[in-house]
Amino acid sequence: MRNPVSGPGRTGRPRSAAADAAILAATRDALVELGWSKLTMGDVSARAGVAKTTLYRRWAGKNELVVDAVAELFDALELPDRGSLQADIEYVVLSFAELLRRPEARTALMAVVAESTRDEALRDRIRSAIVDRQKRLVVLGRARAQARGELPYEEDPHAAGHTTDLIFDVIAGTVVHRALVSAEPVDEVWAASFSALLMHGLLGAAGTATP
Amino acid sequence: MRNPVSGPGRTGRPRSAAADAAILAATRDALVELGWSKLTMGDVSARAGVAKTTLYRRWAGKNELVVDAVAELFDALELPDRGSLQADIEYVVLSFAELLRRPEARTALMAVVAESTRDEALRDRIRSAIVDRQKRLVVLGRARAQARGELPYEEDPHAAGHTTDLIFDVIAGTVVHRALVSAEPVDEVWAASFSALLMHGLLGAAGTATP
Amino acid sequence: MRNPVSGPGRTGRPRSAAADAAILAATRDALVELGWSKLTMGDVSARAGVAKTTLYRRWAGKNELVVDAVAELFDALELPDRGSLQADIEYVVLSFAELLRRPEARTALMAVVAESTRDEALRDRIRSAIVDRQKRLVVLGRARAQARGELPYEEDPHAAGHTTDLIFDVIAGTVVHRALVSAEPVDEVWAASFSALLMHGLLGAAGTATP
Amino acid sequence: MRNPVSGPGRTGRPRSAAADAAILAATRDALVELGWSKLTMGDVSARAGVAKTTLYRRWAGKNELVVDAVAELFDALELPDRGSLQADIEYVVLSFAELLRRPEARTALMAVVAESTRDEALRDRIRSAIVDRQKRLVVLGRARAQARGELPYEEDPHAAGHTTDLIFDVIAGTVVHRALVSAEPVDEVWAASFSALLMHGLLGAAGTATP
DNA sequence: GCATAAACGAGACGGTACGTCCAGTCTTGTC
DNA sequence: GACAAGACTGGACGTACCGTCTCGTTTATGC
Repeated sequence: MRNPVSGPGRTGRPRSAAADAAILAATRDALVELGWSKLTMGDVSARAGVAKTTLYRRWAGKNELVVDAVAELFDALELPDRGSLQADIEYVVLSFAELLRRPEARTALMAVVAESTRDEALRDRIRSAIVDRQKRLVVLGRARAQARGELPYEEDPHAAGHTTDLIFDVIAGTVVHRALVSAEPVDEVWAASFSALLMHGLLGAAGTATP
Repeated sequence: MRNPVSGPGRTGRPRSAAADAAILAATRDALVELGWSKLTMGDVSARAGVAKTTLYRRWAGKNELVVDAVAELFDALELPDRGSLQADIEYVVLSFAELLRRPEARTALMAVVAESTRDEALRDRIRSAIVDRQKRLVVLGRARAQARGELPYEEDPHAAGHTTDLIFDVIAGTVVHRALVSAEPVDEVWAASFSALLMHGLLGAAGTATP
Repeated sequence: MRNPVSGPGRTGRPRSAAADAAILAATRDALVELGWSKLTMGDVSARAGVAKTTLYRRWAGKNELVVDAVAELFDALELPDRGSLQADIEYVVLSFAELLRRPEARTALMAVVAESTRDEALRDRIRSAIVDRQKRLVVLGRARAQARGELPYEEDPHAAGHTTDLIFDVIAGTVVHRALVSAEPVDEVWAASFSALLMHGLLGAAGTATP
Repeated sequence: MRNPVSGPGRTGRPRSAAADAAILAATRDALVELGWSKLTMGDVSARAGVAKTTLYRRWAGKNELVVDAVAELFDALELPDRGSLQADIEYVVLSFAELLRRPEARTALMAVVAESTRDEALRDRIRSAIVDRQKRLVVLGRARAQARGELPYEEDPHAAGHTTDLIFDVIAGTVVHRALVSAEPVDEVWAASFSALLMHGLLGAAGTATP
């Protein structure tokens, strides 16, 4: 997950596994209470009952720590079969919005993205720890819709990847924008409007040639 | 724009108008060079040839200053008539993406949004200075499409507002997510795919009843 | 007293005389409440109901202002004839100590003396406004004692000046040191001890040849 | 000397002893060059090659730092046996005057005394670090004079203390006043006059009953 | 069982920026 | 031209964190 000093026959005192969990939990607590910009490494170490040195031994800085602390929140997203493509879309939209209602998630997500605009390594970390892992939801939803006959099969795997990416950007981007920028509620009514729009878009676009 | 010390009987030396422009320009320069997190008030004041106190007399802090400095960049967005709804959408998508390629815009936008998750006043400021002002593009595009007969007229002004908001969130959110989170290029090909999706969504959704 | 823009045919609005008194009184008040180091020009101007510009038009800075504000306190010292040299000494010692009990006098005196160690002009100002004016007390006391026959007449006016200076330094220095440095009370008992010492010193030294 | 974080179970990195010396030396240098009022904590820290926080970790402020920096100058005062009481007095007067010729001593001493008029803790610090330590000179000089038979022995230790305090105030106060307030030279001639006065005062007063 | 060696807590360290305060000057409009 | 008001530059303040360092202490393993 981080930088375990690899090597087989390690000697010396091993790193405390409990410390890791305590630190990540403390980081989430601090995010809730203080938000990104007021969160300090010293405060996290104090909450976790751990020396500051221990933090820096495991994470390079605030950004990396927060990405790890928040990433697993996103893994809780699931996609049960609601019987139709539109219902599945509505479900994922509402689930994601609920996640973004958690202060630690909303503040951390935008902050690390902001930092990542100037930090290549951080961008990769975010992508591998958060973004790419949630594309599974789109892949799963499409597969189900195709199995149901709601969407046509895509032969070309390259084009399929592009479509997945597009859908993911549309859903994730729109929900984030609605929730955090426009600061309007993401409720059932809105989710229905949005998923109707997206549904028609997918069906219509599928009929046309997409390069 | 900021906090003009209201009151009719003005007295004392008036605030320098030149200082305002110098400060905002210096802020944008510093954002380009340093990014959000490394930008400091002291550095901005030095670049602007202005005392730090002058900054604090006019803006409450870094967040407010940056919102104002960046807001006017967004005002440069325009929507010339490209002849069709799809062409108009593609144009605005590419224009917006080009704006997000500017370092000061990309880093500042996400950072202030991140801060705004814990700061009501900042959220309002962002909304009034940036978000609401750009909705004009959606309103204009829809009106043109309706004039061309590409989209039906919406009777209910309430529903019309909701649709405008939805379209705005979809376009802005998706482009931002593609550009900053997925970190993939927003080029003509992608813009064509996305606008096709959106076009079909709009047309299809227009045929159905939207509550 | 300060720097009156001399010249006969002055034009324009004349300086307010009331402002002067208000400023000096405000300065003394501020000294009592805040002490030397916390006293600010802005605060004085506000207390006096006067613009800061007006202060700077009349005094060069904090030091000069405070010297003027405090100097007149010292003019209140008097030396009524108590019938004997020792009684006169005791009286002046106690009077001076009482003056030093006033916060504005004690803090201001030492502070301006401290500043004057690096400022020739300030030293002169202190000397002319405070120190030299109080030597009158020593001169008067000696004259009375000589008239009473308690002290011999000094022929050489040069030597007489030196003796006056010495007595002045001994009395003023010792009282200040007792009151402000040793921070012990200057009461009747101590005044009696000190004046006895000084009396014997004067009588004994008068018998010997003083160069 | 300062605030050693007491407690037996010391932990953490110990404070650098070298830093202490460097800071005090830098403080004296800065006093010489800039004087009290222009001396800044930031400047001292820069001269000492030390972070500003290190200063504040050890001293509460400028006043406390300067007292400590100057106190040890006074410890250099000595009182070799010159053979007679008068010679000893002259020696100590001239030594003290020489010390007061050092810019760091003259400016710092008066400034901290001025500040101490509003700060109980600072007054105590000055007393323990400077004043009381130099009373040793008076005690020593009297003991020698008593051994020589120049002064009578004082039975009552209480009265002896009072006499010591009085002599100390007279010597220190008079020399300071001559040097810093009257701003006249303290040379051999003046020292002879003053010590003659004091000698006769001591001898004469000893013959009388002092309450 | 005892040395080795890394991890650990504590906290001092050199830095950097903060946001505030004050000095002293300048620019208005009013008296 | 003096004045009240208040914005201006400039610089120090004392605080808060950063990320590093240096201690003494603890805890695994491997000889």
